Amino acid sequence: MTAPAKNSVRTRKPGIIDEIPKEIAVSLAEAGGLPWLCSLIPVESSLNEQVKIHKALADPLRLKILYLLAAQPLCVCVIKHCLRTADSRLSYHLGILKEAGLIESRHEKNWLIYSLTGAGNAVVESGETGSP
Amino acid sequence: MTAPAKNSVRTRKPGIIDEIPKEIAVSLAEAGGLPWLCSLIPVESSLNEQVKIHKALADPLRLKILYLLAAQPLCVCVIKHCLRTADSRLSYHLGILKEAGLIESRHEKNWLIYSLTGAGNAVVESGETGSP
DNA sequence: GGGATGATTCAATAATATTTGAAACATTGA
DNA sequence: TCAATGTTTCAAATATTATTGAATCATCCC
Repeated sequence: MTAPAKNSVRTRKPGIIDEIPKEIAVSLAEAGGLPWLCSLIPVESSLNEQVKIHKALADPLRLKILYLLAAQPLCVCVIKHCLRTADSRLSYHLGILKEAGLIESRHEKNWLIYSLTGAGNAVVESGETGSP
Repeated sequence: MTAPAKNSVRTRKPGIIDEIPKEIAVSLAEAGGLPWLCSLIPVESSLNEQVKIHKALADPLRLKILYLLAAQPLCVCVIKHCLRTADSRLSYHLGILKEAGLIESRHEKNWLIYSLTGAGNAVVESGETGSP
């Protein structure tokens, strides 16, 4: 008695691939099947990095800050003047942008001057902020 | 007796522009001053649209979904197979991506097939997801 | 040192987003 | 019609983020 061939049409039990729209199953099979599809997902660390940046960009006040800094480096007091918001609130949002690597700061006399980082510039210039 | 000229150096009281680092004040003045700087901020509706898209991209599961759909249109069950997550959770995240205009769906038989929209494609292809 | 200024940090509160499991809905095929 | 399948919706519980005002820190300048 010969053992049934693995995955033969007659013997393998139906998997998910047998239960989806034929059109999708066909093009998926041509491309490389489910394992290939799943392999397209980046590793967690890469995803988390992307998430951090998008989280930073997902707030109107933070976008405003980036638009201002795209013009030139600015001290906090000027940003505050344009945005008309409380010190602590502004500081909180600056911290998030900084933590995401989009802006950086340096001291000058009694002031703190923020500017875009390379990454911040790339994001802003590429229109990645979503501007039309 | 002549009235003092408006904004003359001798008569106007010190504004914020007088109290910031000179380097910044100078380049800002050359560019157009504070009014110009503030004018760089987009209108609220534009900002909100950008925020919505970044919020949609600010979650690892949602990014994974986009990476899968970048390959080809897929029914929910295949996405679920790759992501190994609960139905209702997946549905919730699909809804957010759809609401943001990044994906759309069509019915086929008993299935719902999701695919990238034009906007979704643009975001994924432009590397706007942040992939290296 | 000590006051003034520019900015951050902290803790409490408020607002939003996410997860979970159960229930509901829609389509299909018998 | 019916049951089965694929998916969404709902409400409650949890987790994450954002705002607020007071307190603190750091630097400058007299």
